[in-house]
Amino acid sequence: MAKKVTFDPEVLQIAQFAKALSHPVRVFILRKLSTMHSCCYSGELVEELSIGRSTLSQHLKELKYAGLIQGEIEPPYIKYCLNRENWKRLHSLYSNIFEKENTNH
Amino acid sequence: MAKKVTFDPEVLQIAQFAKALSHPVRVFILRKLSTMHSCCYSGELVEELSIGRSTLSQHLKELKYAGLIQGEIEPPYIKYCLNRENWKRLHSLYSNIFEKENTNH
DNA sequence: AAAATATTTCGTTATTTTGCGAAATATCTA
DNA sequence: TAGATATTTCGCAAAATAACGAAATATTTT
Repeated sequence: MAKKVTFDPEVLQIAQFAKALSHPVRVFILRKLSTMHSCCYSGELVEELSIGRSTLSQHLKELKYAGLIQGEIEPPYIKYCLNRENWKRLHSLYSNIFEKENTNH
Repeated sequence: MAKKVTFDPEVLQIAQFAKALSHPVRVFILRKLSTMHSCCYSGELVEELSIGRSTLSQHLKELKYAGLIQGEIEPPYIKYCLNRENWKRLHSLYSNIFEKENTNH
């Protein structure tokens, strides 16, 4: 059988973050959290997006899984905030991609 | 029926580019093209990645569709190069996300 | 304890993505 | 023209993603 490629962990991490950003709902949420609002509630998002609650919950779960947000229980709500540490990591990974660019042409 | 959200075109564009970057093979290709090698051939990539030719072809097609690469016929090869214009656009979209960041906390 | 509120999990369905081999296409070489 | 080379398209199967409503969970209020 053919040798399996093992990708550079950085490549895998970039792909994972990109997957988290590959749906408009999730981009919307991250943009909202990274700008004026550093945190928000699921209920707010449901209204803004007019999307099913369970659907939104699924998107939040994926963002949590990717490490880009985290939820704090604040009864009766769950407050979702950006995970600043991983957000920086994402920023730095993308910066590297673009800064390494070859401009000889 | 519920009102459909129409996303900001910027949000849609970010999600589309992110989708192109959401698979390790495609990240690998784009990193390769954006750094030392500005162009490469399908055959080279097949060897480096040990992936089926048709599978690679599919990944190249997606990168082309997202506008991130373009192929020039250079018989008997097809030379794939980064689409610098859209690459810059991607860079600028991502820069915006991070620069708008709120640091009050 | 029962009702109300906020959110998640479950079960299901439809669509998209990933991956491969076989066949097709296109070009160069003998 | 026949053979060799490089790549894509087609057809298919398996897995992942997206979306929803119903039911479950957890907490607060009455």
